[in-house]
Amino acid sequence: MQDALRQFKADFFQALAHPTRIAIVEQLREGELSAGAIIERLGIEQANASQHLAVLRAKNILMNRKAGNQVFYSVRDPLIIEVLDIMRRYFHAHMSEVLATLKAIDKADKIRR
Amino acid sequence: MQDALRQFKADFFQALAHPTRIAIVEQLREGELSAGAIIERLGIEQANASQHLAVLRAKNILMNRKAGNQVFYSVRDPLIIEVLDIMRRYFHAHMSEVLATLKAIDKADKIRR
DNA sequence: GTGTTATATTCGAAGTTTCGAATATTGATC
DNA sequence: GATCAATATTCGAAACTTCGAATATAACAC
Repeated sequence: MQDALRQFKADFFQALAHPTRIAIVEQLREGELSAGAIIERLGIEQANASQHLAVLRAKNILMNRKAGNQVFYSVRDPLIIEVLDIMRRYFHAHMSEVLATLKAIDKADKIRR
Repeated sequence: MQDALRQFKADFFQALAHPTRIAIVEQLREGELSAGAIIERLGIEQANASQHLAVLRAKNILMNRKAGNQVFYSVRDPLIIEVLDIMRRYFHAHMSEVLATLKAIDKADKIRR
């Protein structure tokens, strides 16, 4: 039982363990959006967006609602937003590491070029 | 910048995206423990524990302190515990899914046997 | 029906994570 | 220094994740 609970928690974290999926959830902070609107705002490939949406759906982080041609997504439970808010405080507290990540990315970019 | 921040968040979630690592952080809820104590409580392989601890260290979720022969680990920021507490509420709210996970695991077990 | 738009799924290649077995390091004790 | 105990690292195989390209499905409009 303990194990199942931990697996469930791990799955939840896994679902959020990708920058694109974080971005999707953040876009849905203020309410529902169609898949198309999310794709447009994030400027990502349609197939890729759809795959990430599928992950978030599978883990019940998002709900969806079909309206004719379109599918509207929304965050299923406000507690998820609450988790992200706490994370925001966490990031403020550890901004120096965020900056280190930023620098590392920048450096990697320079090497790549 | 937005991207780096999202990467940082994703890394954080990734770090917690494993049942063993969740278990480790939960063990450290009440305070620090030596690596050996964690291994003993969780009943896992020494090398495996050490690898998971390395992941949690790398993402700055845990701190460590050397005392002679031993290394004591602790959760670096109480906000992390706070995140887990919110998660706990989340899991209570979605207990039915936890149970579904439980049943799925049980089924997989039966097939494996 | 045909065509069009919105979204989902499948495929395969490249990259990442996980594990245990083996080995290395570090500090304490004799 | 030799030995022992605690912890970390390295290695390679297996499993999982990610991507874009291609294809499928579904709903609407004509």
